[in-house]
Amino acid sequence: MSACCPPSSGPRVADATLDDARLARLAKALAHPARIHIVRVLLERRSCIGCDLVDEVGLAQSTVSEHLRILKQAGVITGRIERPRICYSLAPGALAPLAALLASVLEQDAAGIWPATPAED
Amino acid sequence: MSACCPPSSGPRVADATLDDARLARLAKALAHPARIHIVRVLLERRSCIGCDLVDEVGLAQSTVSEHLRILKQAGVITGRIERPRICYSLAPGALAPLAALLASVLEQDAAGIWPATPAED
DNA sequence: CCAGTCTATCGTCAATCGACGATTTACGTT
DNA sequence: AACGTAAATCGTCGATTGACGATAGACTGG
Repeated sequence: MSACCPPSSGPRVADATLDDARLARLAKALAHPARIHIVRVLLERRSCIGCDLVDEVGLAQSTVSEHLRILKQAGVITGRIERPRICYSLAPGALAPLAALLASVLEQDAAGIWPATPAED
Repeated sequence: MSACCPPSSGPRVADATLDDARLARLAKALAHPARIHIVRVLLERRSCIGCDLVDEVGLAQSTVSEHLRILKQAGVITGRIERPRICYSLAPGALAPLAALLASVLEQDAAGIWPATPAED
């Protein structure tokens, strides 16, 4: 049984579940084309007024507002009030944990002595 | 109107929508604690037999199988047949586009002359 | 060749998501 | 004070997701 898996000798992190949930929440915040689009717009321009984002994304105002709410709740963006508008900016850092995980994965790629991955797809 | 947004003079990429969808699909593949957990297990050990993952994740076998299917479909993992088992490994590289986006965001953080972000949460 | 093991698929059900229009809130302007 | 604009919230509806048990498929070992 499990010939290729060492007997789980590594330090079993107790509350890894919490991290899993946190990372999953971050990923979920990005798990929609409209939200990716918003992040990219905010990455190009340094910040952007909400109503411009509505034009940019091409969905109803209420829908875009909902996507902004999700991103804000995840901490990915922040909004500074400029009445009657709101100026959104990226809140970097928030994505750091997810970026770190992905970096680890890519790192293993670089180290990669991957045995050709014949796959079974 | 939109005092802080330049008039969108930048090179408007025609099929940015496709990239958005692609990135969103990758993020979605990671948008669940169980799938994050699987990725992390595969990152620690270099590869792992499916039935061990079932133990590790702690959900029903059929549920774990479904999560594995999602990750496989997104290209995040591959499975090599070792009858009657299947040995799963990370397929790095697949996550590169998402990692690149996140790296860009964090990079802007580093450059960061962020104006104190007073927020309106 | 039959039994056992591991994995994938199917069917079902509750819960969540995503989109929209309509409405409300909160301002600046005239 | 009345109006206009930008954003958030509400209610609804269809689609998707996530979980599970049951079942089917594929091969190994006795």
